[in-house]
Amino acid sequence: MRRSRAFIPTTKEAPSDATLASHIFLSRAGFVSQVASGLYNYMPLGKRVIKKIEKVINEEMSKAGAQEVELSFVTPADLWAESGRIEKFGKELLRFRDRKENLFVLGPTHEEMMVDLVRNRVTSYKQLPMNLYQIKTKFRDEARPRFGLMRGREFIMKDGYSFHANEADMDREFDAMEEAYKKILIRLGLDFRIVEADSGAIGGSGSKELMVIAGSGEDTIAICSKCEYGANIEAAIRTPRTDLPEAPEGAFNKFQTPAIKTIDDLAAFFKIDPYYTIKCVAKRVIYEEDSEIVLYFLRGSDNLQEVKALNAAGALDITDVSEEELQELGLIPGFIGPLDQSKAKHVMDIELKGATSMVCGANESDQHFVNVDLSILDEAAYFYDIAEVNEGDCCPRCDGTLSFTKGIEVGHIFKLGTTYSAALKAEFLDENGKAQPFVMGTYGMGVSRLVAAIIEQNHDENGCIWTKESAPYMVNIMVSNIKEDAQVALGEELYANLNNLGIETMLDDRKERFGFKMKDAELIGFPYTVIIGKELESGLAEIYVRATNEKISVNASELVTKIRELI
RNA sequence: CGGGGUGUAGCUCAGUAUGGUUAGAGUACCUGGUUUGGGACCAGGGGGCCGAAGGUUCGAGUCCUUUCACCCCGACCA
Repeated sequence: MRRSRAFIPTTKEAPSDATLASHIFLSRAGFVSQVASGLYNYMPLGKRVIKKIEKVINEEMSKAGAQEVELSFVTPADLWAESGRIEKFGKELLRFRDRKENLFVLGPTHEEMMVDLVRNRVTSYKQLPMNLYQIKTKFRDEARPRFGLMRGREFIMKDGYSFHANEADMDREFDAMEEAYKKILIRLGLDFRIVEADSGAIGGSGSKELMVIAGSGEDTIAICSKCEYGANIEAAIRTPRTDLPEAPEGAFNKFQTPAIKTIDDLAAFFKIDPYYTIKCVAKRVIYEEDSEIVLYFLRGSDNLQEVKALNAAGALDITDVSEEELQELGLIPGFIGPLDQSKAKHVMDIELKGATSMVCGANESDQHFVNVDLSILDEAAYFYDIAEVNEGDCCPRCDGTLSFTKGIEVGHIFKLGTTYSAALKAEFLDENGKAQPFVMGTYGMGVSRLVAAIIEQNHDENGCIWTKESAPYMVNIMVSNIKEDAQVALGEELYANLNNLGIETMLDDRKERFGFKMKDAELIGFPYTVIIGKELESGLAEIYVRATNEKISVNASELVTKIRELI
């Protein structure tokens, strides 16, 4: 492509509402433009990057034996009613009626559609396993789209679905998809981590997220210093600590603790480590029909992990509770303890099971119990892992320690099981001629989010730095001064040669000055820019390497060889 | 959905407290000239329903009412 003919509207200034590097540079360099909240146009460069990423995905999916399909974007609402997700998805589903008043939704994900496609077409265990995927625009009417391509309402996602005769085969495919996803991210040149994840609303028996490591990521992940263990903070677990602080001594007793309401005050009052105190976090948990207040108890040194708390209660949603609501139940904020279970449902953190030497609220104003032995609750209470891991906690897999980092979730793979196949009655006949629902896996990867993630991880103050398999063009040929015939001639020759070799090349033949064109090349982020300029008089040109900011001086006659060597 | 903010030229913004010529700057764009290794310079030029609707006023970008859009924090979220 000739730059003089290309539609690449670069700007010096960023849109005022852009905050993330990827958003700023993708806008400034003319890859995307915003249309409305969470909606973007892809201009030629943006479209090329999308296609590059899709190419990598398609190749790896093909190697892994998956087949590409394309399902309709507009999906009948009936299907969503059948699976029950029309309510669960709520306002995120964009609904509308056609001229015949039939209700449709724009596809936010395609489990229902894919199951519908396969049911009654794949009918025998002999046809299994089968892995079908598509790369397609999705629409979710997000409450708050943000960060450019990172969280749009309309976005491009690769979504794959596998069908199996049994769990073991689904597990095998799940591992194969994890491998394939790994290869995709490696080819795209990304630094990432595969982490354990909460399965969330989609459900199923297990899931993993692919996190691109970036400070601007919206997710916190805990990773081990020694082994491969990594988990989203929502799902991270730990080995209970062994370096216990000194336990308080004495017998069970009730103490006056006037106005001592916080864990810090309590620990200071008794001169003990917060590890030996019991914290109560009250939440209102919301079920499909009703809601209730649940008291979550954990060690004073821990914090409640809300996703874990939600799962422990089997609830749909969890919200805060006011002091007034607690008082109505006869609970006294600041002095709530686990020994009186009559006023609300209790959930105890698993690490409180059998705990001794504890200090906890006495459920009376200004009173705490000391030296409580919680093993008396072993039978009566409900224990669950509800604590959020802390930095420095012990890895659950080895003796390393956990630390936190931020990640961008670019992929999420699920062991779905029979949730959707059972709901939609998608069955096959097994060896015994018995009807069974498909055992399914589902594998998502955010294509447009990957565009942003690549730039979040690969940019400097001057602009984008595309990795080799994501770059819109591999080489940019910059003719410094188009009034110099020799420069132009070499540029044209090189341009023709590289094109013939199938190397995607841009020829910057604009009547602009050197600095202007360099800034532009840096902003766009071509991996290599050939600078044809003054030194041509001595037969030399330069290759500017965007990733390292190096300029390599090369004999004009050896440019093609050198470029082939580099890419 | 709660809290906050912003809408003026393609883009980034001034002007609005205290209403008053023809609404400004920078940048981008067009013409001509000079320049040509780090977003050049000079001269000339085009470009605006001041988010929308209603109102107050002799007069509204500026005041009032309504409304829409976008952004940020939170809630929510593959």
